[in-house]
Amino acid sequence: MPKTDKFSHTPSGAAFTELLLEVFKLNGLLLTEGDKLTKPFGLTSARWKVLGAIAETNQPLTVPQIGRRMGLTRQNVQRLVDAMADEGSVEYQENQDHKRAKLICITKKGQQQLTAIMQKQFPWANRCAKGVKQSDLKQALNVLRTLVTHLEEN
Amino acid sequence: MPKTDKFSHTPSGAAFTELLLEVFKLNGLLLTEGDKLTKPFGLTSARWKVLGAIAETNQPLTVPQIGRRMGLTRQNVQRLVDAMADEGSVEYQENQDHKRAKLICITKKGQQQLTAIMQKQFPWANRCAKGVKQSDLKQALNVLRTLVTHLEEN
DNA sequence: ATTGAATTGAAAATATACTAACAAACTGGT
DNA sequence: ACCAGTTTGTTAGTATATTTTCAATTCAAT
Repeated sequence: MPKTDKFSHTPSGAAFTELLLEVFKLNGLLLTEGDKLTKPFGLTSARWKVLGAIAETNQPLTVPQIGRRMGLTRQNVQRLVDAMADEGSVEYQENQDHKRAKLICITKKGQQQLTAIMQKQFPWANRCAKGVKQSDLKQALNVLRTLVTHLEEN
Repeated sequence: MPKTDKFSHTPSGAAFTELLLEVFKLNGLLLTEGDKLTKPFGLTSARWKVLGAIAETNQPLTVPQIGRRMGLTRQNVQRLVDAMADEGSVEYQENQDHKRAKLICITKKGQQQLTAIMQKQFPWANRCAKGVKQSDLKQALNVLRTLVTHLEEN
């Protein structure tokens, strides 16, 4: 049982720190790839994430709800949603439960964009995952989820 | 042996895609934590990374070298380094091997900032890593490194 | 030596994302 | 019904990061 040393890294603390640096790098690479993937359809990684969050839930969401699902601030999501509404990918819908917090829906155009992107994302994701064992990917996913949960609680 | 399906996710492709989303979330949380950690010393996550890259190598680096190590563009690193030079955390040093590409050194002030931050980062990292088995952290690290390598090659 | 390719610095435009602050709307307890 | 606390919309300011473009420098091959 490793102690929580205040003056140096425990072995786990060192591994965690190395993991951080790799998360930063991977994040940058994934955003760049996502931008390339979505650009032909007039979207970006960030806007794709908004469509994905709504589509995954299969029902309209408020701006703060989207933010919480993606781990982003509501202010940032609001900016993205406003731009996407201007471009016709999403639209606002009155919310009977809350006068201010309108619901965000995907338009037909947004659905078409999302579908087209998925057609490119499928083979890309399958290619990326190819050299790695599925069980390893799932375990890495579990580790990251645990860390996210811990950090969200703090 | 899973095929590389072009029309849907393979099980590995699906796991990879889930992993992506978690990387995005974790990246955001880590940057926020890093900002809090470094703020008392007049730094940010991004600037801390610059100091870390130079300190880790134990020798002055050029701006593009720092960028390559961190997975950032040289233009972005240049902006950070210029600001940090103004603030006295780093300084430029003539490079005999290249008239334009000056070397970036950590100043005494930068070194003090880095040391002070480490003193806070140690217990924080140890605390974050506590609930996770060291072997799991290392395996997750390996998976992420593999993915980064694949994506860097593309 | 010379030339073509790659690297670097510099500047600008754009996108992403956070914090802070304030008012409007909602929620729950009394 | 009322009040305090929370959530949401909005705006503003700042930091991070990429792409693009052009000129200066370096490198490598001939």
